[in-house]
Amino acid sequence: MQSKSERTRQFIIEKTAPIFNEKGYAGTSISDLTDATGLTKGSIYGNFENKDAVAVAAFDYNFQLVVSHIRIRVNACTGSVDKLLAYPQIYRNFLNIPFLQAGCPVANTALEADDTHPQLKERAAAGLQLWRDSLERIIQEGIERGELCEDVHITEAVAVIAGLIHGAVLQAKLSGKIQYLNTSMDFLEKYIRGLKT
Amino acid sequence: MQSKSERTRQFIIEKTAPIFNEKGYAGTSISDLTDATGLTKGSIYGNFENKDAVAVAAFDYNFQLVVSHIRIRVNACTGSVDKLLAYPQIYRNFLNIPFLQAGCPVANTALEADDTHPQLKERAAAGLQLWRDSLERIIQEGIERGELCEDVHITEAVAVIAGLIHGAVLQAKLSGKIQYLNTSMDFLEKYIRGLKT
DNA sequence: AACAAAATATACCGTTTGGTATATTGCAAA
DNA sequence: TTTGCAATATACCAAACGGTATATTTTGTT
Repeated sequence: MQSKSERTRQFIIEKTAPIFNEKGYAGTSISDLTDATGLTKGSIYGNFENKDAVAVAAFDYNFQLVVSHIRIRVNACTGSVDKLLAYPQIYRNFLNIPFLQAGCPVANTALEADDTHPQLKERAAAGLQLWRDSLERIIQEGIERGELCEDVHITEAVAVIAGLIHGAVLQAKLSGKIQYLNTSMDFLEKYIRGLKT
Repeated sequence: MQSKSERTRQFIIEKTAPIFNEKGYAGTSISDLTDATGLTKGSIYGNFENKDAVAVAAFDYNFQLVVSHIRIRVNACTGSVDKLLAYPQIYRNFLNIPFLQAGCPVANTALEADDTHPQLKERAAAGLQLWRDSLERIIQEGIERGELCEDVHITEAVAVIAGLIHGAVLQAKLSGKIQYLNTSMDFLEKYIRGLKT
């Protein structure tokens, strides 16, 4: 069994991760953390070195949630086209997915921490890279299996898929118009189907 | 001639706007403002009701800079295809444009203020709408003039252009890899050319 | 059940926050 | 040149900030 403090540590992360994603790093205070957990400062500082450490752990947790949510749905598909099509499918509903309602943690962290919090930025950058890598792997495999046209411009496809999703989520969140998202995802699906042999 | 306080007000906006765009609303403090301007709190609070008011004015200023930068380059083109092509052209260089280095103020403000600062969010949403409207107008005109294919899906084109740009800028900023941006803009140019009759 | 160690709560620290009341300065008209 | 007002600086406020030292409680072990 895990130690008490390990459980508390996890508890703190789970309770505070949504707050960091919603209010941002600078916008989240220690008292936000104590309020959300019902714990006291002593307990939090007993389990984390400082606020930074909580923020980083919270980002990792948020990111991991998104990654596994995606992985499950992508792995449920067999063909590489279907795997790619899982992405627009997932993001059409992002507003109904609790840990995605405040937006993709990578994007949120990216824009805030960009010039202010190098450690978080590094983390977010690694997250984006992981995202891109797994997209690239799917496409690469698709080409090898002959499911995708062999002269597909891989880096272009990765940039388009990842970029369109981030851009569409941003527009939908900001405007509140879900149709902006759907329109973008409609196009993305067409684009993905266009990669077929 | 404008009054002394009007000039000071403008001075404060110009000096602090880049800071708000870089550090975000929550991350910018009053002392950041006094440091940047060389003025004192008294002077700032003599010209603005509170920090919110400075932030809103700074956003408006930042947004206006971007808008006029774009407008000049778009209006320099005659055909609607060239007008649309001006967008990827502009954003290829966004890292070299001082007021865009910290990213598009609409996107930055959008993601931070989303759940925390309704007034700024409203402002950012209006900015996005203005962006989308002007894209739509160009496309509409292009169709009317017979320069663009008449069965172009307008809302799709708007969503793709705006979304790809935002998504690409995010990826480039976060990863530091300018090629991500260029690859996306290459595709965007192809897409725009594909709208032609 | 007793005890040591680990984990949490309490109480406090100096600093910074956003904001204000008041004093001082600068400027423009008479 | 004086006078009056607008504009800026100074000095201060309570509250919140991140963080720490210490007291108290919980926990696991014997």
